Amino acid sequence: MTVLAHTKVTRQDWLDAAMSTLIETGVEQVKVLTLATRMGVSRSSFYWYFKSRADLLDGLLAAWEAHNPAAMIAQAELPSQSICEAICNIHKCVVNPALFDIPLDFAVRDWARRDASVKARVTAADARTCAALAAMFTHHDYDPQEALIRARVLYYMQLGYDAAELNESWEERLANVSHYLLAFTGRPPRPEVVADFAAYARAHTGENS
Amino acid sequence: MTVLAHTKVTRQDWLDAAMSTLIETGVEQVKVLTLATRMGVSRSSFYWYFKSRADLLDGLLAAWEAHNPAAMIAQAELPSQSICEAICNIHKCVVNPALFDIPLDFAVRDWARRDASVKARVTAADARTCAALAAMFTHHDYDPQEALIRARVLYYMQLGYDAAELNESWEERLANVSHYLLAFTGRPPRPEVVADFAAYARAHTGENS
DNA sequence: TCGATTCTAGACAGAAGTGTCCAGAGGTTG
DNA sequence: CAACCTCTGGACACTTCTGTCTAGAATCGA
Repeated sequence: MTVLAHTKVTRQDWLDAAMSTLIETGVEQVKVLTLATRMGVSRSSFYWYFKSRADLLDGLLAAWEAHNPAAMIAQAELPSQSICEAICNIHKCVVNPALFDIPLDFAVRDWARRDASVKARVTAADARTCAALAAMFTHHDYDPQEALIRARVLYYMQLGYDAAELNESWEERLANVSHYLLAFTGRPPRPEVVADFAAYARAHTGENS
Repeated sequence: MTVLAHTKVTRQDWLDAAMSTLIETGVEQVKVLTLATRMGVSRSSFYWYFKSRADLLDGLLAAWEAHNPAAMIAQAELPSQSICEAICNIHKCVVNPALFDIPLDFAVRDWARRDASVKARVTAADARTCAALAAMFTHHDYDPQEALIRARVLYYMQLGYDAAELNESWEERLANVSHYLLAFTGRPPRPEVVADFAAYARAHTGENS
């Protein structure tokens, strides 16, 4: 009995439905039956387009790679007259959802936390992105070491990427975050506060609580 | 046959096992059978201590509330001689795992994304924390509006909290992030770059991509 | 129009989770 | 030592997933 009036679905339809489910509720909720009922179609139809659920998930990860990391790297490689313009190009990733899908990024990073193979692909993509950001700073005459620190701080802010994931030592972390704090209190920069932080950083680097 | 030599477990043992599973692999993986085998005990023993799985999860959320938000608020309310010292107190939350459990925070926020009642409790805790941070700034003579912005930017950095969760408008977001960018490029502050950003912010506020 | 190809529905099997029930082991107490 | 309370193991029922198989509807081309 052909009660349902809808036409046939495509492989892309399954991918789209899976993608929005991934973003809204996480990988664990990307279930064949759920997607099928949501699309008003039988569950077994799925297996015509995909070898298995794992096959579908692999497609989602590939779509993420082709979207977010690629976009941020492209923004980093855009020609720019000043470091201000360059950073603003990166800044657009946070501001423009079409350019960079933040909820998707969160969903994928969360997925990576509980799947080692996904984790590896995300880490590799992060390395490529960070390298592109560092290159952006060096092109504007920052020395390589400072460029890398700035790239990482920028990355934290852009993605809300937790420093713990980088497996830094306590000292590295304090140095980096102090770096940020020095900047944070200044608009307009108040010399006495900057000096205050510099003294704090000198006094506390190496201590452990 | 009593092959197993281990003694009885306690309610706290279940909570501890559930907590570390939550942190390592997410809520979805907090399963009664998994915890039981991990503790070398029968699954049905669980139901003597807890009414249901939901009861266990509620205990986990309560433990989070009593730990992380409470700790950051306590840090914010610590007496301080300068804003520098006050921010450094908050800064300790990122640096000292005993004070503030970042992986736990990530796990809970991820959980909140797919459970409305959890989301509500997390949002309420965030509001309390942000209020405490803003009060910290006002105590050091920042005007209320700037104090709130600084509290939120600080919060982004501390928790890697994505701005999207705050449901800001595009303009609010650009204003806040520009605020941050103004600070970011200065160590030591270079007046020409600051001016550059100020001009960019003036020119682009209100535009939409 | 007729046959081949493309896609879907429904039935089936099996794995993994939750929650219930109850016999009984193992301390504790009178 | 006997009764009692506390806790655990194992069996059972039920639900919700994944993946397979097969008949057959729908579509398209010759």
